[in-house]
Amino acid sequence: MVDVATLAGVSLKTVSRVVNNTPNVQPELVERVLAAVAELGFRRNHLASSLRSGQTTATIGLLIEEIANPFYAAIAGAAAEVARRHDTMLIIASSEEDPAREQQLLRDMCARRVDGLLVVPAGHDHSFLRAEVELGTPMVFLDRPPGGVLADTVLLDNRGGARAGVGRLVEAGHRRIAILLDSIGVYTMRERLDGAQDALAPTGAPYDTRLVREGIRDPAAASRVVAELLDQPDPPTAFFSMNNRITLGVVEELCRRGSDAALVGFDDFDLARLMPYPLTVIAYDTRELARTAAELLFRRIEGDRSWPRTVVLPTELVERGVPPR
Amino acid sequence: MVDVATLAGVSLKTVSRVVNNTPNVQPELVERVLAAVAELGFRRNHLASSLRSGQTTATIGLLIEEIANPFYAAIAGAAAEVARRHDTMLIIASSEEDPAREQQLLRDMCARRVDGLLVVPAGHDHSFLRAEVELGTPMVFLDRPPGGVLADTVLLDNRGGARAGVGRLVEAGHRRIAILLDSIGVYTMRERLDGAQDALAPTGAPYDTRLVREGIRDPAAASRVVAELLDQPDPPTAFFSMNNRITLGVVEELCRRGSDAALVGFDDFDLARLMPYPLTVIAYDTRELARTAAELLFRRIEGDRSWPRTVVLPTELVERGVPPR
DNA sequence: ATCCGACGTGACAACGTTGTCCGGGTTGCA
DNA sequence: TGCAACCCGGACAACGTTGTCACGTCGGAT
Repeated sequence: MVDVATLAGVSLKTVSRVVNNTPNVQPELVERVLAAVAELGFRRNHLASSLRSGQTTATIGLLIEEIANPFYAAIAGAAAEVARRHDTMLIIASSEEDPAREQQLLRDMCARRVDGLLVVPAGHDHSFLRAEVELGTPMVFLDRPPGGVLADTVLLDNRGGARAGVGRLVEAGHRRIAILLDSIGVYTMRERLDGAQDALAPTGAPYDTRLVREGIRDPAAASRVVAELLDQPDPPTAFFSMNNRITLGVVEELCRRGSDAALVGFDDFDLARLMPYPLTVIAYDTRELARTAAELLFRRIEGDRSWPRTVVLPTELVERGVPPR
Repeated sequence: MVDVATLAGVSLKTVSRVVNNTPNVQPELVERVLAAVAELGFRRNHLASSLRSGQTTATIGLLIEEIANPFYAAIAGAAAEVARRHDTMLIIASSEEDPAREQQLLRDMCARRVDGLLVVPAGHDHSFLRAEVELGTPMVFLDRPPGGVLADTVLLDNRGGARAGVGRLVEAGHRRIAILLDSIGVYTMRERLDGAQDALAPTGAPYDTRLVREGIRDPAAASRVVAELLDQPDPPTAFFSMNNRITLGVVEELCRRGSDAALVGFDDFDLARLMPYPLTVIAYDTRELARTAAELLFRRIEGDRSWPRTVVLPTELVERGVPPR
């Protein structure tokens, strides 16, 4: 910048003014400065700028589980879009479900003085962020609530969705409904399980724990569990799958056996329409989830100091799957 | 930091040393400083640190088309993994295929003094980056080559893959092969088209431009084009789809009609195995693409000044699709 | 006993930018 | 012609950190 000033024959400050489009600079000087900038290939140092002027780095952080997962990719996409509208860059980091890593990444982002944080929590204790929150770093949690810190939160109606989905099975007369889930350790799974029980309770059917299977991590595992359940005496007549990975495995096994069990799965997915088996999915607008959170975040960044709020977004039942040829 | 120093009764510099784990500080002082840090909730300002020490910001930039697209999400995931191994944060920005936006984003990232840039080019002229490259910002282009600037590039063997895929159709005796593509303006599409022609040339079959359809942006459009082609007199007996969005639409329409046309598609996709129609896909390792590029980038960041190289990764033909029940 | 080197600590300046303030010049009006 | 108001440009300090250097102390070797 000194070089630019020298070359243009003006002071440092004038260059700064030109670079920042400050009004009240002689047009002729502006031109000279711009010429010098072009000639020297000058590029403003955003770090120094943020450091000096304090406050804004025009950067927000997004912490998710894993960027390659379509759910989080959709979140990242929507967040990026909102960030872009606010001329803000997005730092994305993946916690890989590791609370220690989550903490380290969030601390690092704070050290970089991001203007705000969008967090899909992995751990259950976020009290280490309390100092940051009090220090004024805006923060919005999405998909799962934070632990030990009061902040804006945007959630899906997991319980209501599960209740509606299983409710439909119950209405259709099913009583032996198998429930397949990943890990009970995750907030969303617990909510969905509660929703399923809400729907089953009024039927008076005993809550059969043998029909609830946990720890299903991938489609292959889901297929195995389905096979096992169907080979039991008195097999289930319907399946409730708690996420789309599990749904895939269930579809595969039901197809293979030519079964006619009913299937309801949480999470819609791109190719659900093309599945060779009829199923009902509990769908929601992932982008809307992230958009809501990001817009809330920017409202905070722009100075909104009102009491933290929690927003719950609705889910919807959708028929998927094409009949086989 | 001054406050920490005061509270600990040491100099500013000693605090800096402790914070940076510099050896040769009395254990007792270290303890006093750490206590003060904890009490005051001190967090080092990464901006100031990078500014002062110059060189490294521990941040790299990734420019892609659109983060929500699974292809780019896979790239982002692999890049994030490599970045993480190097304790580096990742700024991700989407160009939305807009060259102007691409330029603005890349400039902005440079202004933030990222340590390096990973770019899936949208535009065709990147000469505006030449100054940056000469100034020493490492840069690796992936999936498509840059224009007007010499830099490391990691590509897929688009041409070879298309040649092999269409070759298989030719071997199976097909002569009327429809070719469906998105935009001829994109490098990868041109390469794939060249590959298809490579395979068709030896058959002596006339290259029938009526069988080549461009401008297919989504599955629905692909379905329409397939319908149109099949309704012609002397319809194609095989289809070559140049990306997975198009493949989806083709599958859907072929299923609907109970057609038995052969299908080869570029790009594998998650649920290809479950497609209710037999197809061959031209697959490649997207994560390997990004991993290679990112590792190349870090080698540059760590000081490798050798001549820019271009790496081409292989593709593979894979049978997909389940037979219908 | 003396010197040398290693080690631990601190004072100071600098990274590149912008906020503050002041001064010089111009304009308009009495 | 004088004065006030205004506008533009520049000098200077500061943002929070770290590199450089110099100083003091201590242990060991000569």
